[in-house]
Amino acid sequence: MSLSPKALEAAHLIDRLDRLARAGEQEGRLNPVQWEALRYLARANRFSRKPAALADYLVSTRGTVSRTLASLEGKGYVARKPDARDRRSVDFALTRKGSKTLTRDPLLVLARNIEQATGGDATGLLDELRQTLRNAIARNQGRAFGACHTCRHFRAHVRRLTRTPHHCSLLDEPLSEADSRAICAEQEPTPA
Amino acid sequence: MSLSPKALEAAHLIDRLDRLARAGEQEGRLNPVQWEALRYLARANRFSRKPAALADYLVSTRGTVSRTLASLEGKGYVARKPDARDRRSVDFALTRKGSKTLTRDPLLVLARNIEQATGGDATGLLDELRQTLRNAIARNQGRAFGACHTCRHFRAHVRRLTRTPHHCSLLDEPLSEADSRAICAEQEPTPA
DNA sequence: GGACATGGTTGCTAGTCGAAATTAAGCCTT
DNA sequence: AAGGCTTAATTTCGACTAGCAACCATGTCC
Repeated sequence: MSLSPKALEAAHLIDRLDRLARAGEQEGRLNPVQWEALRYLARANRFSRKPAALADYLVSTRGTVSRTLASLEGKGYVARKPDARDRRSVDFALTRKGSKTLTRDPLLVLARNIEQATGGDATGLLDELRQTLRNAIARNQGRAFGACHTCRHFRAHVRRLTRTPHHCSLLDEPLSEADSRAICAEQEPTPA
Repeated sequence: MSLSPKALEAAHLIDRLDRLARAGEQEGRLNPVQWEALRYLARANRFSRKPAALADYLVSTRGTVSRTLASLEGKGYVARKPDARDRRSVDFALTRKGSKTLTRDPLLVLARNIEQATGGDATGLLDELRQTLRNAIARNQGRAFGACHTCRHFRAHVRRLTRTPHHCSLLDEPLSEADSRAICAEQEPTPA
């Protein structure tokens, strides 16, 4: 294998950093998956805050996610709400406590470290990581779970001067600015 | 908090990448900790291949590590050997099968992705990650587990023309070139 | 209306973790 | 050399988590 030692060491460092970040997670008795669930709920749009979508996102099973959410619900980090349109379905959302807890997200600590390390300009690092992720996703043919506005179904500015100027042509739903920056379970990258 | 969005996104990407890498770990029935144990044993010097050191490295407990190693031993990836000097202690080492398995390390896949993303020159990425790790370790006051030759106890080239030219002033042990590049549980960075 | 698909929960089993108790060995002081 | 303290590793125990598969309720399609 013609793998440069540098790339290998970079991979090693990424793993190590992530593990360090996760090590601090004993904090509020949250395990890594539970943190990820919180993060997901914080960033997902209102059509994607469902167990099934989260299961896809986590590459896990529905059963497991069901219990994860139940656990988080029990600790008061998330709350469930029935879906008005489909009575099989439920919506989850962060509670105030959940949002507050997220500010102690170990990933934030990592981010602060990066901030320091790069002297505030993480542009180069960011570009490379992004490209790396792109490769990784392509190889795994995993779902992207990208931002709404990068999706092929995103229609920008179809309703001017409203609070929901954008539109999703897949779900046929009006979208706010905030919506357009959220993670969407349905997101498919616009073909290059 | 004055945290740049870029640093935050970089942290997010690091986590995402690591999770992707770990996702492939179902492979040979090895869980993440077990992979890390294998990696550790591959890179640790011969004084550090002990359960206690591994426990520190993993920021875990000895009990857990004991079971992890027992499991790996059961599957034939590692073998134990009593320590001649201290009969309480045991040394672990990769078996041939363990070494072979490591070539399928999911981190290698990540490394290949980085290789692609950076066009082979991961120098900048590497520097930033390294600096980040340094910060993180400083904050966590965790042990460094750095390479032997970066240690304050490392004495280079004290025995010329031998197979063990270097020396560890802490353990008072001769060191080969290979030793000097291995991970050491006792490593303390040379003060800047 | 009946077959089938979909969203979610629950019973079961297996595996993991951390804390504490346990065993064995080394070290040190007298 | 005897007792007390420390250290290395393992084991036991209890709590949790994961995945699978069976299950229920609801929605959809012919």
